[in-house]
Amino acid sequence: MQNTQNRITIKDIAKRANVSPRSVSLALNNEGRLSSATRENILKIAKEMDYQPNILARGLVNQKTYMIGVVLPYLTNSFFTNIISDIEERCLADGYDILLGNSSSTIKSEKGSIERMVNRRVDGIICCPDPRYFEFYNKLLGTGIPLIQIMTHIKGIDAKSLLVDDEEGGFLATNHLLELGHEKIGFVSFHEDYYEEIQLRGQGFRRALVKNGISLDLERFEMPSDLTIKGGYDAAVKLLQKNPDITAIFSSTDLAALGVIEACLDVGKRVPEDISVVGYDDIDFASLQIRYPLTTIAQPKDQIGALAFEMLKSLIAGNQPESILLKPELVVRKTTGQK
Amino acid sequence: MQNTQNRITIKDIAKRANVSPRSVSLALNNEGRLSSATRENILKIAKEMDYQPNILARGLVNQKTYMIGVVLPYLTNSFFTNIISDIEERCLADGYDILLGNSSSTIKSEKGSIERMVNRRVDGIICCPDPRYFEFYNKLLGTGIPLIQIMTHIKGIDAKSLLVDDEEGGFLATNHLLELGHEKIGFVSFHEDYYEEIQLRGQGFRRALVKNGISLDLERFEMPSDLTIKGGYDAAVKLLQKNPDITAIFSSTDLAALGVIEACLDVGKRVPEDISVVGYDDIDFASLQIRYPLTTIAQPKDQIGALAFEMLKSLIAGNQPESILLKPELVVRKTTGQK
DNA sequence: TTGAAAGCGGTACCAG
DNA sequence: CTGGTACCGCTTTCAA
Repeated sequence: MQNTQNRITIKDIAKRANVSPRSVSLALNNEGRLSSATRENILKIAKEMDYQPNILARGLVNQKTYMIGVVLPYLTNSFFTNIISDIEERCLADGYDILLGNSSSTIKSEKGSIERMVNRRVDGIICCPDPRYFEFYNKLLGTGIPLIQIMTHIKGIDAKSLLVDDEEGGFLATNHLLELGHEKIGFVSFHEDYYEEIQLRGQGFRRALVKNGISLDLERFEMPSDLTIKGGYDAAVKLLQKNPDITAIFSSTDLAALGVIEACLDVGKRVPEDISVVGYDDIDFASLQIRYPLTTIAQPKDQIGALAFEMLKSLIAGNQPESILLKPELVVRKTTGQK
Repeated sequence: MQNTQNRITIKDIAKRANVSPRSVSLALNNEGRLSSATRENILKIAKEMDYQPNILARGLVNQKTYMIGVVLPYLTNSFFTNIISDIEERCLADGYDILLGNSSSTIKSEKGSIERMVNRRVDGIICCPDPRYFEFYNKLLGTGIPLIQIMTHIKGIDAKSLLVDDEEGGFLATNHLLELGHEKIGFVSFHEDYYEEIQLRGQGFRRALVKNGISLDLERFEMPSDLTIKGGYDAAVKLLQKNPDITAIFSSTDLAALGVIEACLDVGKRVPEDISVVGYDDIDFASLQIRYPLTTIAQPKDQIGALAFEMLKSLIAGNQPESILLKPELVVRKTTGQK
């Protein structure tokens, strides 16, 4: 490693090896036709001088940066960091690096993050777009930058997506409860409607009910919430007030499910003996709960990162990867039981 | 936003504005002496053409990339992602971006991550170095790259550090237990000795005992573990077997504390009525535990990210920031109680 | 097989 | 106050 201010360049090597910079470049990249003698000599000298290529300069001429932008919300949410971690692993194997963007930062928005990445000439972007930014993304895609949307997607936009079947997840969760004999099932939904994915969880819930011939007054059994812990708590309290005969609650997120359980316990119900609770996402602490490891719908998080990167790589290479819809899975732990 | 393959450069603007590229550069960077007429004209045209600067090219000539490398272990650990998130926020405000590196990736090591960042010419690095890599970091620092070590540090190396006083943390935790009347206190330590920080937690533990005139047979009350949940569980089981009269356990990490609590519950002890448990770190799910929100030592995580970035920025600017030692704090929740 | 030179998109120096 | 031009470090086209 040479001094930061005074780095070895291919010119230095060229001088030492008595060849042109071009030959050095060829040797280093193992390209072109060079006599193996000169090639080996160059390589030896490069090694001796501890040459480190300047990726910037290379990127400038190649119009490639070997960086990809990853813009996900809630960087502090273990679910997304799991994904980033997986993307990173795949990246490294291919010589890519990750430029990080947090779409829920307080300073700059998702749009700001993406614009910065574009200015940095990242080779592609993996993001979890806010469905309300249709115009922005539409324009962005017009520039031709490879982009994969994961977990959420914007309808009608020209970008491939990697999604998980949330309708199926909602169905699985509800079906599990029905199989345990529950019929009066509360549902904690999201109070906004722009995230189609979250809405789909509710559709799955309803489909399971219909399929099993259960008819619930959804006005009473569905409770909107902001899906935070506190939101889940409040929603559960209201549900239980309205319907004291509820024996199970399906929450649209694990976070809210935590609040649901607390609320149940606080009003003197035992979980799962008196009331069963199912979450959604399978974030870390769902399984790490000490006495209440959460039954939940698991996102296939081990696949998401790797697949997203593969799709992006394929896009970058000029191919047209297909959109993918992954299947979620029911993970039965300790918060659900026979009615 | 123009097409990816066909971007607007300052030359294009120069042509349209009938000025030299240099003037465009000056106008765009709000520098130098330009007649405000030309400046405004240039700016107007740039806006019309939706000019986006090529940060790569700028970096090449300025020898600055406005990127910093952040290399932390356990990207999936909420504690570190909190820090990254904070660093990112500060970065954005200053026009920096983050190049991500995970030192516990399975493919490339901490060293590999750092080398990549150096090749990318990041302006500086924030990392949590593995103390066993003295040689590597020593050499790295010889190149003059600005580097701040956080949370852990390598002794005798020429790099400023941002640490938290782990000895004090260990003391606080133990003192809390002593004040509650506990005297037979188990301690779950780390089974390796290269992390000085973790060792210091033990020193704080011992200092608190000494200060309060308690003498424990440390051979019996200290139990090494790998500090995972399972490790904590096993350690607690052994501690309780050896010392059935234990009424409190201090665990070197929250993760292990989770295992400790599970073990206690499994052998029929109530927490905190029969046995008090203190963790260390205050990771997310310490507070998110449903019936056992963990009493723990909180790292001042809100400060770490921002301070680390400030230190690095100062280093990059050529100053010599002082190393900082932050104070941890005791957070009393529900897993500790009067003896 | 190899060298010279141009150029990627900016910035900075030096004239004018 | 402004324009020409060299240059950052690398790749690539074109000749030799």
